[in-house]
Amino acid sequence: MPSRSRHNHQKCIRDAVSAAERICVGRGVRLTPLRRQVLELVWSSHAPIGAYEVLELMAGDGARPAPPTVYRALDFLKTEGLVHRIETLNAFVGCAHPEAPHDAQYLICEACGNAVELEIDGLSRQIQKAAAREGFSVGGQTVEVKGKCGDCLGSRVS
Amino acid sequence: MPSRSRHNHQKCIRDAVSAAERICVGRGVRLTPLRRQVLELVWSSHAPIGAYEVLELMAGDGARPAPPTVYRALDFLKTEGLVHRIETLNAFVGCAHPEAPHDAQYLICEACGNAVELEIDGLSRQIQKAAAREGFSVGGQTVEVKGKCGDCLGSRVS
DNA sequence: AGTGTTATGTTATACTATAACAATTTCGTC
DNA sequence: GACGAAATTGTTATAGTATAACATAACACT
Ligand SMILES: [Zn+2]
Ligand SMILES: [Zn+2]
Ligand SMILES: [Zn+2]
Ligand SMILES: [Zn+2]
Repeated sequence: MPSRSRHNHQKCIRDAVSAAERICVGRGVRLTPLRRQVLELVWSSHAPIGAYEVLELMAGDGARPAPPTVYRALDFLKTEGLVHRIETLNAFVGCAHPEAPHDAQYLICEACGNAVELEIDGLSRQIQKAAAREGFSVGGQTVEVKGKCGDCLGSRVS
Repeated sequence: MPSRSRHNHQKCIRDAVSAAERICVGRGVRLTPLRRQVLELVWSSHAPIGAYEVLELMAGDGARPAPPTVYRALDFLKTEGLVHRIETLNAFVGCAHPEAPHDAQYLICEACGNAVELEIDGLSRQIQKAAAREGFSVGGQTVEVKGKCGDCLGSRVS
């Protein structure tokens, strides 16, 4: 994965929105201008963003929407797997692999705030097996790891 | 692990409080009556309990404390590793292995609300290795699994 | 155009958590 | 036992997160 600090993030946003449009058309659901704007704002950085921060950013346009407006858009995006909610931060972040909805695993940097979505090989399966051993049937998993990212560690291999 | 539905939960609570007292004495920190009461209330079931629910239960005694009172007690208990916070529920639950503070892995039943603390073998290590591969230094992990527990599945092996 | 459905606007409120400062209790020291 | 420092608890106010309930508007389909 490329360093988060030196990629073309405008392209990053455009790609995410393009993918979202394609996905929504394919599913017959509507990525309305409002939902699209919220998605863009969530993607405005790789750091998870709070619902009220999104509100603030929308207020820049003059007319500040009320909380339910942004929460409904976020609910839609989350249901379609276009964003994930970071439970430990009460915040939202764009999904890096939105083609198929999935549980995400996140590395969250406490220094720069960025969150990187992981696919730890076999981890979901392993959790499922351990749960099954307890007679537990798994619905969804939340895996969030806090720490410091490579950029913030100065690119040193710790 | 025994079925959660047919153990002597009064003993369960007493054991947890006894262990907490022992641990706090050993560390030279004070399990005050207030903190002890909050710990008992958190242990009043195996389902995570919200801070304001704890408040309600304390109000039964006549004098209802204000939110900071219970939040401070919960902070103490969490710092000492006597309770864990369940991020996906904004709620707290007693720690099953409080001797040494640790990150917990939880199975949370969406039917009965109970949460069981797991120690999935090697999972922490595996997450740490995957993170290291990304140049990420791990501080803490949150692993919360939602689904249905054995009891609620009718003791069938799904 | 008419109609049911989906999406958005609006107001109010619920739920979760902390800031800031005052009063009290605890504990070691004199 | 009196004193002072430190820790704990009380109190008031407020910040931050999220949803209920109902009104209006846009869309899709005939
Ligand atoms: Zn980017
Ligand atoms: Zn960082
Ligand atoms: Zn029990
Ligand atoms: Zn259950």
